[in-house]
Amino acid sequence: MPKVETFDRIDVLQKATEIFHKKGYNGTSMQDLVDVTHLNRSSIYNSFGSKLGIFMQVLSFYQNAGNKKMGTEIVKTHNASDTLQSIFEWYLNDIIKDEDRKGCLIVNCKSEMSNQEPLINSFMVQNQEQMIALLEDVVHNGQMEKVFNEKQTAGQYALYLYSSIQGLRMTGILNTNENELRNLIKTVLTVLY
Amino acid sequence: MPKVETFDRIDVLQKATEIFHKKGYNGTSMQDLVDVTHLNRSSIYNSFGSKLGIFMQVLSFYQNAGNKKMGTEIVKTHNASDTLQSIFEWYLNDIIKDEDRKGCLIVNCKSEMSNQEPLINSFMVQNQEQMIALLEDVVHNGQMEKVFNEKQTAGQYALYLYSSIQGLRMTGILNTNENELRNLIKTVLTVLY
DNA sequence: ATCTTATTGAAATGATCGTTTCAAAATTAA
DNA sequence: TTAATTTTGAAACGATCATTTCAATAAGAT
Repeated sequence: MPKVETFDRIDVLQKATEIFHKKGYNGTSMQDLVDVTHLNRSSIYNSFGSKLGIFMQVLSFYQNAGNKKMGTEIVKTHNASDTLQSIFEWYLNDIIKDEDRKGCLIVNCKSEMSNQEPLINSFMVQNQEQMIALLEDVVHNGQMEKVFNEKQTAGQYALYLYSSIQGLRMTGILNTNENELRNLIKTVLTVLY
Repeated sequence: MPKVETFDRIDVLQKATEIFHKKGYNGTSMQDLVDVTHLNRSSIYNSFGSKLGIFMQVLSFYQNAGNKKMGTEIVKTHNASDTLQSIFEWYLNDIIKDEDRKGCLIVNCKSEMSNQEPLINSFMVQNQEQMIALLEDVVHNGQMEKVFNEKQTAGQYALYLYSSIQGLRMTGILNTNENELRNLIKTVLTVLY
């Protein structure tokens, strides 16, 4: 059997995620990745195949990390209303704590590459479906609990919330006022009650 | 007196806008610009200074073209409710008619560069202020007409609408269903009534 | 201990990046 | 028609791009 990978894959993906998030896909060079990961060029190619290859793994890493962290917040809630609140609260916190105001890696990537790169497009379609399915589930529960209205179907509200989240992430790039953002969220959620 | 510019500046900016819109700032090369504008490399530098220079002019061109076209729709309306409807209808149409699903050049640029390039950041701040001022004015009128509620101030609703528009533009990149988008808009506007 | 196989390190690949150079061409005021 | 001035065209700039090459290194299996 051969020599085995010596580097910490999680750590490398973490560093790669940071630089891609900060500079975007086209703005990040292979040299940037070599610098921040402290991996050799050939090790990156050997382990990830290509720049697009490592970026796809970065996207999944970012998505999974977000899901996991948001999930731990969600499980603390006990009704649909609180769940939705905590989802938006998580996004708000993610915006506030990022002093670089980079926005969401996935939203940024969608606008940069979705219309150009089939692999990215597929990822984005899957991401949207997953997000909307989650939101639809929450809304549906809230409607069963009679705390959300039924003027629109859960699916329709899910698309509205998904779109609102993307808007929130874009707005958070320039607007740093926590109170304004919190009020924005409140306004968004008003529709459901 | 010297020789004067021979090329059509509007036409050049139009072509440059198309390629920047399709490929993004970092994805567009000077060679791309030479190819699509049919201008010589040195003519571009002589007239626009740099890649960032021509891009800044492209951003303004895109912004002005949008304002103008949306303006002609707005003047046809006679109350705040119709005005807001026609604004969103304009964005919907802009999404539907773009078979490349590129999204909004300004939103895309904001996510790609706002955190990296001061000139871009300034443009985006100005763009946001302009957009919000316009929306605030419309909402304020609607509130005076008693057709919009006053649960939130016009300024608060303006930020909500601005955020919703960005969300709509991001959603429109992947979602091509006109009915779903129209329903999304309807849901967004529900808040005001 | 040796064989096998994969990961490394360092250098080099050709292509493309944004920008500059400079002489030739072109235009208008005098 | 000439002088003044700027735009053009074509080539070249050094730097950087993503990717490849290949010998040296390292480690589990026999």
